[in-house]
This record gives sequence, C-alpha cells and structure tokens, in this order.
Amino acid sequence: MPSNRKQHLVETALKLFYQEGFHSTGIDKILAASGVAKMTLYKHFPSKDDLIRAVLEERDKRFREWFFGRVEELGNGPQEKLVAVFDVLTEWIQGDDFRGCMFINAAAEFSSKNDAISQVASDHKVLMCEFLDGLVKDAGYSNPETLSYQLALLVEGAIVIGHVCGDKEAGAKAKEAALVLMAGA
Amino acid sequence: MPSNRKQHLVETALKLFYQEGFHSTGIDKILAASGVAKMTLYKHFPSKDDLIRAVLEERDKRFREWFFGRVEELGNGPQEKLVAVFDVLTEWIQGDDFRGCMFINAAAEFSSKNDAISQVASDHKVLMCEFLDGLVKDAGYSNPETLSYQLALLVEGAIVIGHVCGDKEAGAKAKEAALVLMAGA
DNA sequence: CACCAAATATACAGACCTGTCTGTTTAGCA
DNA sequence: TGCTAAACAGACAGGTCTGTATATTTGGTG
Repeated sequence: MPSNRKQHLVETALKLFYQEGFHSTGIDKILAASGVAKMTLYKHFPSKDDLIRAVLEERDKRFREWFFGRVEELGNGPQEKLVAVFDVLTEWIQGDDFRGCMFINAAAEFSSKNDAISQVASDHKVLMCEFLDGLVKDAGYSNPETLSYQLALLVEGAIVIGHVCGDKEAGAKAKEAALVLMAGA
Repeated sequence: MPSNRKQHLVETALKLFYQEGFHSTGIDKILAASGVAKMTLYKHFPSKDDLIRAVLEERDKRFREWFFGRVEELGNGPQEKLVAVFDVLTEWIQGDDFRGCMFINAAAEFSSKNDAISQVASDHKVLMCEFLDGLVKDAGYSNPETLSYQLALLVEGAIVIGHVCGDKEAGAKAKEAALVLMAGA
C-alpha cells in the first residue's frame, strides 16, 4: 500500500467536514482522527483549502455515483426512474447521518469570493440538474428543461427543509409535488 | 440617545455575518466596522453566540416583515398574494446583496449540537411555511397543508439554486412551477 | 542486511480569536 | 459646574488555528 494515506485523509476529512462544518473542523482534529502526521497532510495538500476542494470533489463523485446508481436500481423505465429520484432522495434524508447537502453547506460557509470552492458547489448542482434533465428527456416530455428544473427545485427544497427543520418526510412530500408537475407537463 | 449602541452592533453584525459568514467574521471586525468598543459589546452580549442569536432573531423579524409586507402590497386577493410570494422571492434573489438565506447558512455552519442557533433557523422556516399556509387557506384550496408545503419546497429550492448556482431566474422558474401546482390542487 | 523513501513525533512560529482588565473620556443631567 | 453612568481605547491573557522545521522511525526493496 503506497500512498493510501492521502485517500485516508480525504476519507476522514469528508466525514468530519460533513458532520461539523468546514471552519469548525481544524486540521489537528482531522489528523488525530486519521492518525496521520501533519507533515504528511501538507505534503499532499498545500493548504486546508486544497484539502477542502479535494474533499468536495470526492464527495461529488461518490454522491452522484450512489444517487444515480440507486435511481437506476429502483426505476425500470425512464418514467419510473424519474419517480425513483424522490425515493432515493427520501432514503438520503432519512438516513441517520444526514446533515444537508455538503455543497449547499460549503456555499454557505465560503462567501463567493472563494471562487474555487463556490465553483465546485455550483458544478455539483449543475451535474445533478443535468441528470434530471436526461431522465426527463428520456421519458419524452415536451419542454424537458422546464420540467427538469422544476423537479430540481423540489429536490433542493426537500434537502433544505429536511435539514433545517429536521422533517424526515420532506422527500416524500416532494415526490407528491413532483407527480403533480409531471402529470401537468 | 441612550443605548442605540446595541442596535448598531446588531445592524453591523447582521451585514457582516450575512456577507461573509459567521465563523469568518471575527468580533474585532464587527467592532471596527461599527466603531463600538469591545467592552460595550460584551456588556450587551455575554458571548459571540449570543450576538449571533440576537442577529438571527432580528433578521427573522425584519425579513418576515419585509417579505410579508411586500406580498400584501403586490397581491390583492388571497390568490394573487400567493402568486406574489414568488415575485417577492424573485426580487430578493435578484438583489445585489443576495447571498442565500441566512438561516440555511446558519444551519450549515452550526452543526445541530448548537441547539439554540439551529432552533432559530428552524423556527424561521416554520413561520415562513405558516405564512404560506395562511394564504393557501384564505384562497380556499382543499388540502391546504399539502399545497402550502409544496410551495414552500419551491421557495426553498429557488433560494438554494439562486445562491449556489447564481441563477437569478430561479424565482421566476419557481413561480411557473407554483402555478402548475396551484392549478392542479 | 542495508538502503531509501515515506511517514512519524514533536516543537515551534506567527497569526487570529474570544473574552477580560484597567484606566480614560465622553455625555447627559441636576 | 460637578456628578454619574456609559462608552471609550488599548493592552493583555489564554486558547486555537494554519503551516513549517527538525529529527526519528518505520517499511518495502535491492
């Protein structure tokens, strides 16, 4: 095992940043939790910001992999997959470790002047929207961009209400709304 | 003028916390920007957390006052007011100083272990939902709770996408979706 | 075994942050 | 004018944070 230290650092930081936030999680806490030496961290990541960016990119990769994969598992046709999006969303929100969307949280913590981090957050949301857009197009709706954007609004709304208000039913309620919008489109 | 210092502190902190985040804004920055002495701050607020709570409570008060008032201005009947919600939302998102919802941002920055701050954020969202619920009931919809929750999802979704992706049209697009949901209810 | 690169422990610099302490100045009011 | 309470300036304590320097230990490979 060559340098799985780097991966291990990202892993640990991912968990801590998500659970406690970026500013609240100091480098030392990540080092203690991972059992890695400080010099090793700074060899792989020139600064904390670089580590944060790496963590966000990893999170984006994993989350989309999980989310998209789960949607494919649950839904058979394109129409069913579209509905499954909201079942997967519900699964996520109802999970014990749910603490909102890491990218929304990052955008909240880093003002827009931190372009690099804000950009990763924005990119993630764009990729999520594009996934929805693909499903809507596959399902053959007219005006697909309109519908997919509207479904994205519901997804983001459910994440926020699920997090801020702790409403575990936010995903299920978003699903109901989505069905209305899909029926009307 | 006796103790408008306290109010002035809240004012300055409100602006800085919203623009740059809570952790990124140090006490000293607030003092420098407001021209108030440190001892004065700590006389009125025992800790930074107390100041943050006071700021959030003030923000909640002002924001709802502005938002609700603006909705009343723009809409005549209950139905029109419901639509106006999304016009006011759009106004907000399109404003130059828009940096998302301060309560979503607070919830992101303070993990749920900080009960007091998370509670203020949750309370704010509940009050916003109740406002929507009142409008929906006035408009005479059946299943008002269902519709008002769905509209709330759209509102929160638009705030998030408007912030994270910088999409100034998020409010207008949420309005379209709202009209579909209202027509289907 | 010997070598070498990687990772380690640990101390430290320097910045910043919250919160306190001390003494001075201001401003309203009798 | 003189009293009083509030706000002031500014130094300081104590902690935490990021990032660096140094010297030691590990672990894989010839």
